[in-house]
Amino acid sequence: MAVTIRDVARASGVHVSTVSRTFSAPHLVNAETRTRVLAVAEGLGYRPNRAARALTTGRTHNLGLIVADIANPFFPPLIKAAQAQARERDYHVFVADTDEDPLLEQELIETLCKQVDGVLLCSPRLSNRVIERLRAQVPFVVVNRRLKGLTTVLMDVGQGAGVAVEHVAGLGHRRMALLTGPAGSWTSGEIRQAATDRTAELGVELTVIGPNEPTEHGGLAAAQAVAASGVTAVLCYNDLVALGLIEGLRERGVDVPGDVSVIGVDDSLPGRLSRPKLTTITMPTAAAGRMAVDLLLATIAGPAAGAPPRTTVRLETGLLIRESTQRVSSS
Amino acid sequence: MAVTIRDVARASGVHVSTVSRTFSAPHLVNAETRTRVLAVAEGLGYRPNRAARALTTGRTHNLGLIVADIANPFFPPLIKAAQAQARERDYHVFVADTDEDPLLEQELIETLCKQVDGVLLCSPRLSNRVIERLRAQVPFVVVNRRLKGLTTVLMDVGQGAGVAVEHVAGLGHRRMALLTGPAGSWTSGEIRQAATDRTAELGVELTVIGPNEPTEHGGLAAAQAVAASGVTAVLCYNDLVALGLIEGLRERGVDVPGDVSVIGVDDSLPGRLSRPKLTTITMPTAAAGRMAVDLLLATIAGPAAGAPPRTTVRLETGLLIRESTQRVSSS
DNA sequence: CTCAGGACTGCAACCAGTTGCATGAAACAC
DNA sequence: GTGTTTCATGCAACTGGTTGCAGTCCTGAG
Repeated sequence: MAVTIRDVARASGVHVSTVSRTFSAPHLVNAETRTRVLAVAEGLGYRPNRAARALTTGRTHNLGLIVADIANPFFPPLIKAAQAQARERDYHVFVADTDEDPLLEQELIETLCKQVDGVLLCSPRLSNRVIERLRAQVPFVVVNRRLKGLTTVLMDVGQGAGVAVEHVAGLGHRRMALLTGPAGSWTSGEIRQAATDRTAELGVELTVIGPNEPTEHGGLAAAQAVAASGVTAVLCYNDLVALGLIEGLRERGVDVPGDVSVIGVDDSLPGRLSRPKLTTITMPTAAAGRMAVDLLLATIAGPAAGAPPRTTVRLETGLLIRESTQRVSSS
Repeated sequence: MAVTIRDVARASGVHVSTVSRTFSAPHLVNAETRTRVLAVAEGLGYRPNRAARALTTGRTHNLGLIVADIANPFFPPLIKAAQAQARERDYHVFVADTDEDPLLEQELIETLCKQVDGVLLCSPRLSNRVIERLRAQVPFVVVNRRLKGLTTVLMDVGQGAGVAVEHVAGLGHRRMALLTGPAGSWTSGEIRQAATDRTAELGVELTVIGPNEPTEHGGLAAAQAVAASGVTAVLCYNDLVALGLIEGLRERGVDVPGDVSVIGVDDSLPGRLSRPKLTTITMPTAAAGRMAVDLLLATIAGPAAGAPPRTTVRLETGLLIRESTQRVSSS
């Protein structure tokens, strides 16, 4: 039913291989023949079948993009950028959501890998050991997870967290809390490390509360502990947790930023539109998405193409000061 | 390099066709042989190649999901649900973002259609004529667009909009504005129709402002016009527009809900986390995603499978009253 | 005039599966 | 004991492209 290369061949009076070459190796066919074949193909509405092509070439021109939770506002900008960049390079992308479940993540990778040339793992919850085993099956690029021997794109959230601590200390706060994220999260570990180091240097007392669910519910649930801890500033795993926390504090009569300053991470849409506008650590999600796709394609092309086989790209983060942080009240 | 059906056949001493059948038609092979083949396959780490299978069966077991803008918080829950439902049915899904560009949308459908068994079009910006032409190439299910002869899933936003108008009227408002969305949007048209009808019935004066960009910028940009119009209530195309509007009004010293009541559409994350919490029309996005996938699969299976060839499913919406609407001030 | 080389194009095998048909053996009925 | 099913499996063609090899024709050098 669909028009194939053979239909085009018949209609233009050449062999199928010539038609094939007009599309995949145009320089090998006579200019005149080429234009004729192209005209016929156009007329018939021929579109090459990528699956069939993949069978011989071993290149599907598809990528897999695996994220923990599509609904988490951190991911959509990354997905959008990755997908746009891929299309630019003539690749399509499968998007899969693991629901924060490592087993599902693994299963997904295994079923997907036959259909894709490479997989982008964003903030994986999988253990390093499993990733190590899976990388034999398909090229990987990992976002926000450190893995030696693998190409990774990291958002240097530790740097931003350090700046955030400085900001808070500069406002006179002496006791702060950190709401951590899920146990397997590299980002959470980085934030924690940086916060621990920087608070120690600056003589700020740090209370670590967590792990917390990476959503507004996590923040809401932690409000009690935060209120009880007596801190005047809180750094949260992400914007959602921060917004949930602010909500929870408000319910307890604690004002943000009047009584407690709150900082999020991601610079996501809800934080931009909330009230008070959230002071947050900006994450270069779109850049990371684009970069990850390009690195993945380079990895696929192979070391022959001059691509360094393994790279670690660190992208800068920053602190965006808005309304949820304030000089400590002199009470 | 990858282990194929022939490797399994060789290792288990049967013909490739027997191996093929153990996977795609197990009842045709002897139980004993089957278990042996399965054991060998497991041992070798064999995974069927879906692309190769697709070549003969014509079924790729892939779906395409096309949305206008992944970063718009309306879509992620829908994508998440659709993708989860598809996986449940052993389908993978390509997600593509059209950047609200009809041409890109068309191009995307055309390149994707050879690789998928069906396409889910969410809030398409494409003209009906083009969709009509493309449907010959690949089965469609359309979300939030009315198209005769095509299976569609509609969120009955008109109903919700009617209830919203009643709510506002019940609070004593006599002059309200409607901020419409993009020109091609079916949803926007539905809201407008319902708002026009219901305000007329209830003796409320309606000012229509638009089209507006479907983001917070659209709302921000419309704030001037709203402030100048003298209305005391505004129904917005979506939550983002509503939040942008609230922000813009605040900049002009207009309080929400004190001076003006604002209602959004979508019940998206930012609206839940904003301040005041947004009164909004709830959209059954997750249900729509799941339903659309099931209808698409039914369409693919063909009328032979007992599926009605064309269906229109209308899902109910509702009004979620939170903090951004208030009884009109008696000034 | 001959021969080498290059530019095009056709031929046919191949990719990893699926499937209609044929074959063979066992089970069953008569 | 023969004929008929039934079950399990093998054979080979087929899906839609790609690609190494070979053949043809043409051009230019010697």
